Amino acid sequence: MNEQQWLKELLQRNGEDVKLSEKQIKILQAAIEMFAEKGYAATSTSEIAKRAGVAEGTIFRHYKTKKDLLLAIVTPTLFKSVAPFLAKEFVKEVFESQYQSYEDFIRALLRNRYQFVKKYLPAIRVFWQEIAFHAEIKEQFQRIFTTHVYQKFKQIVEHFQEKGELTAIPVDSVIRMTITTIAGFLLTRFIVLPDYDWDDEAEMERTVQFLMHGLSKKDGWFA
Amino acid sequence: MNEQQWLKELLQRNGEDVKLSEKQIKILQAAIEMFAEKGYAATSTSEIAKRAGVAEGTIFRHYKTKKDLLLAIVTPTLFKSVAPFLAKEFVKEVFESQYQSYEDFIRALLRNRYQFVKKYLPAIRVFWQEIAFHAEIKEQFQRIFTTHVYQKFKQIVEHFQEKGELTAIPVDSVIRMTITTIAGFLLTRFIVLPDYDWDDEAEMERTVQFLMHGLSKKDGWFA
Amino acid sequence: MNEQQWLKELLQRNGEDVKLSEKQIKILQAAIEMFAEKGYAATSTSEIAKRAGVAEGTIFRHYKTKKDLLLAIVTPTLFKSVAPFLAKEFVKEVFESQYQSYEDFIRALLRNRYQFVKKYLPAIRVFWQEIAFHAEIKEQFQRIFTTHVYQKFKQIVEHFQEKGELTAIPVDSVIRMTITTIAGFLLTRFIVLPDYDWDDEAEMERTVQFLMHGLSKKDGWFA
Amino acid sequence: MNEQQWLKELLQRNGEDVKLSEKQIKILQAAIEMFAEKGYAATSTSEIAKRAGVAEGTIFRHYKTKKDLLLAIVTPTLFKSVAPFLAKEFVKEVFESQYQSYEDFIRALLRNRYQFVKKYLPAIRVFWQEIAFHAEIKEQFQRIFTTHVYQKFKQIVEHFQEKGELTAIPVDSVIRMTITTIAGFLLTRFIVLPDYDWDDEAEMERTVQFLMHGLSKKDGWFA
DNA sequence: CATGAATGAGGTTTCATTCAT
DNA sequence: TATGAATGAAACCTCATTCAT
Repeated sequence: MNEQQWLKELLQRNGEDVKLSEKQIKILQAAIEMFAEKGYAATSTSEIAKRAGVAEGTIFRHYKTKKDLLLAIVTPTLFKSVAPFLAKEFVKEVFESQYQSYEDFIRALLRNRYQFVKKYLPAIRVFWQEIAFHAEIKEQFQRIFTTHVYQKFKQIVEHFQEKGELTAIPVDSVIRMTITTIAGFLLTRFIVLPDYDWDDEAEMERTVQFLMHGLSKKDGWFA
Repeated sequence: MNEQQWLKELLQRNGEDVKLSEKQIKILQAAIEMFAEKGYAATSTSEIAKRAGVAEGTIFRHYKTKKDLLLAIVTPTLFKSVAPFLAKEFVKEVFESQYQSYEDFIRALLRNRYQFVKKYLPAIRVFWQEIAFHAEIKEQFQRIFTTHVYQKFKQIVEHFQEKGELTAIPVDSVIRMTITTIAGFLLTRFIVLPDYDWDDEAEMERTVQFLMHGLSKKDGWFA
Repeated sequence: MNEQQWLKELLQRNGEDVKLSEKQIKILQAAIEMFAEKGYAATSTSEIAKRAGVAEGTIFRHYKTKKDLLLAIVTPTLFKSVAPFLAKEFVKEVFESQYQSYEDFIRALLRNRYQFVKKYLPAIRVFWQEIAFHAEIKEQFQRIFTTHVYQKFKQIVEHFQEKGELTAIPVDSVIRMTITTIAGFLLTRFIVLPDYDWDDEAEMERTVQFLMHGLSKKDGWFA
Repeated sequence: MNEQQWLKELLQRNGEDVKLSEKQIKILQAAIEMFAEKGYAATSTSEIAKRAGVAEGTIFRHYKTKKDLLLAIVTPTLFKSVAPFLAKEFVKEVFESQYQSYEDFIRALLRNRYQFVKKYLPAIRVFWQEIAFHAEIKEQFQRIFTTHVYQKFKQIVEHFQEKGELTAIPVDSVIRMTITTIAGFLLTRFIVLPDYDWDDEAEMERTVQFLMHGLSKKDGWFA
């Protein structure tokens, strides 16, 4: 039972608990595992039913189509993926209190996303593997990203550029490099080389240092 | 005819020209386009045949199975993807003459891979989208990467660390950050936001600067 | 419904009733008819579906492959073909009570197998037509024949040779001639010339006489 | 080259040599082998071409359809199968000179057909395996059998019944038992148990004895 | 609410045959 | 004459979805 806790957490939004029957959870778990491994298109509903231990028809009682089942996995994952940026008070908190520097912010963000990926890895795999193939998912992601993540990220970066901590290269470049660096670490850590002998604390700190050296205002940037 | 030049180049190895009938090229082109767009599993051979303008049976005369068709696209792409590192004289050239600094090397590598991705984008998409789903492709990639790319990359990084240009953080971390940064740029440039108003020259130079500031030996790294 | 009785009987073993849905019976009936007529390889699953009045997919819900469908017909037929010899008490019964002579035994066997072929003719045709093409069927048959039929037949023949009823030629020859003669009659009667104006009682008795004259101990056998 | 002699002999009729190109012989050989092993319907023309070492198109240059190729094998085999009865002088020879008794006739027939089967086994397998599936072949066989074999066989049997050598049971029964017995031996010898440790001379003589004891006029037949 | 038999459209693959070379 | 690339119909089989129980 406890094993399914992560799934319930992934599916909840705004802290409201979602109601899922035993069978529904089994179905989602099976679907996530198989979609992650073989891909959505290469996984049959009968395989999912078998692994979930339910009848084929039961899947379609809960999810009208196979695609709905995918979206039931992918949509919550998308929201949780960018969750830090969805909180209303997020930017304010960054400015006013919590983070004294971009470095602090980055460090917190990296650690937060590290925990997130560690917890929900299979669902995240599904999300990123399928986003290339489904226009609806891509559009939903772009909408969320543009209206929530990008806007807020921009405010933060400009804030620290004005404070003189970050170089004056275009904000978009800073955002791109930041995201690319964080995502690059997590991808390598959890997908490309999960079996490598990682010293997570050290590598995360190295990643923060790399990013900050790369982005700090200092002599030499195009000098 | 000229349109297909890139395909012929992609398929050739060791400079030897590959022999492809008119129809074979049409099939490969159609397959690459559709696999890139919808994914291998979601693309039917009948669709490929239709787009290629051949009978469905013709596909199977040239490629015994649908999987063989995928591999005919993916294997050359894998080799071309890491081509710079496959050349015998590669490391020697880096040391002895061509590149005075890691920065020069990175700049050359980035430009080279930029041209590569620009030229072969659809095939590269197929490669990276499908590597997650096909164990054989993943294994082939790991074999090539470990024995060719990683070994040589390591020599190069150690060389410039000894020369005092790069920080003394673990070689693996340097390699990871380098690849991550380059790949992150190319991915954003060509896949995530291809329609953004890019100033390629400027962004590439910024990326090089970011990387070098991030990796250069200097006060502050863990100080 | 009653028409299908023979099929249910053919499929049952050890007297246990087999559970077959309406559609399954229709599929088996259609398959037997078509395999008998055109052969397994020349019969398509779509034809079977059409004749059975079911969707093609329904066949594959019940039988994973076309070959499985063949085996579902052929295996029970094989067992029923040699059924008399599979009964545990068979030899004992022959010796102790039922049959006073080889002639009685042969007569009973011939009549029994005559009824069997008459009842299950189409399935038997399938069995004998396909045994030449499928190694698994041939091997299964040889295993059953060697361990059950041959062993018991040998005991019986030796018994009546010792009693002086049968000539002293090699047991294997006696068995071969017996089987050959019985099978030859049934084959001619039901397959080669089913439309000939047969007097079954007379011809069976003639066949028994022919066999017994041919095999009885008497002056003249190699004398 | 000498290997193909049997094929040329099989194909010739009335002693006239048939003209066959090298490739045609290879095709026929390959077809006979594969039809014998897997059956006509389960053998593809491309397999035949491969085994024959010719291009697929070459088969269709010599035989308009796959069925024609089958008939090119089966028709000569049919004629050779009943060849002894096709000779014009056959009956006369039996009566006037060669065979003093039915036993002599049977012995000669059995030895003759034994040699025939030994020589042309693969083609004979094809003939008997396919006769069940192809109405044209069955009809051709029935025509030949009725008009040539049966007529002459009847004359012979009646001749020896009149001479008092054979019992007075119906001629058809005598013919059936004779053919059944001979065919039963050959089938067991060459198809069912070819690997058994046969003493051919002894078993053939036993078969003749069995047949003659079974058919001779004597006390006991229905007495 | 759950089941699983049934469907039929569509998937990959094979095949006999044709035809330009 | 011989080839083998090309065809497209049809083969076997899978699949998402429905629905009576």
